[in-house]
Amino acid sequence: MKSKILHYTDSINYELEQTARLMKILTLQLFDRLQLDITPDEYFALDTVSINAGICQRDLAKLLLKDRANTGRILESLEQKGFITRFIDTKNNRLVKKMGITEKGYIELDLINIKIQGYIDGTTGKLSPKEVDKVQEVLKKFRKNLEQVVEINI
Amino acid sequence: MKSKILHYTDSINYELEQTARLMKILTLQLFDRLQLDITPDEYFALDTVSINAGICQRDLAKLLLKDRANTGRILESLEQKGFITRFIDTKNNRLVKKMGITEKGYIELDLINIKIQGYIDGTTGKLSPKEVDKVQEVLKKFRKNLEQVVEINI
DNA sequence: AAAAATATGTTGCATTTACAACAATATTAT
DNA sequence: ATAATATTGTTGTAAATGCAACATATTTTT
Repeated sequence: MKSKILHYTDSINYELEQTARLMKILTLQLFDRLQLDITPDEYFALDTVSINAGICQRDLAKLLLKDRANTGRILESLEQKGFITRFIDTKNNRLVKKMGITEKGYIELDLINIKIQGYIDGTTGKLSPKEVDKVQEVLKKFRKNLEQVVEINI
Repeated sequence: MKSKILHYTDSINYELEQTARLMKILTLQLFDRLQLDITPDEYFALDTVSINAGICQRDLAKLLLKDRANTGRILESLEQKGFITRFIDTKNNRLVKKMGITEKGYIELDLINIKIQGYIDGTTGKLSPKEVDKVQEVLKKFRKNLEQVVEINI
């Protein structure tokens, strides 16, 4: 009955999940230690908005891979903190909520990027820059492949 | 003020988080479609128990990178379903709850492994086996590195 | 033209998850 | 020896997350 050959710990799923989990823990600890005004998720959203000026909520949700409800709440918080502005506009003749980053948002983003830079370097540790690039490269390829397999309803 | 160079989407964190997120969505959809009796998390725990006979709860939590509370609840569910047995034992003179997989658990594990095999292959899609190995290899190295940087309290 | 389907955002709820506090026991420090 | 600290598991609680339902408006179908 113990004929199993493949184990979860040998799967690419395991490596992905555990590595991402570790990365998340590290990021949380980092944001906590640096006493930043926003959460990691808010930072991710803010950065994504900064390079997608005028994006609407649903499109942002698709980029973040979060559902519309969650995305809306993150944006609500970012708006309250004055890092983004939201305004009604149209997209394909439909009313949508578009957004843009504020001057304060840019300052915050730059501040965070400066603050976390050193830590980010620390995560790669003994790995050579080449290896780090390799991780990102193969991951991206794998991710692009996954995107074609998974049906995402956002 | 728009002097930012590094963006979240260019970071290894982004690739990791998004890829893991996609993988999670896919796995959930898969478990749902196959109408399996256990959740992905329970499957992961069950498999880990199967290759770590007699492990105690806290050590399992460390392997799963989940907190003790969450781990205990997953095990509670697995025990109720008859896939594992739990028993009191000692480790370093301390009372601990150890566990083992049951015959029914092995059968379930084999069943799941067989059922999901085809889908797992699908996730790698157009990537060559070499590339898949490469993903796992570099990820593992990166993960091992992270483990030394992050302080985990479980 | 009317009905059905789609797109977008919000609200409510139920599940998941993490964190802290606790209980019980053992080890270490004073 | 007594107090402080550490280990292990459980319980309670608050936050995060996702899903379904809803409201509104537009497009497509019949």
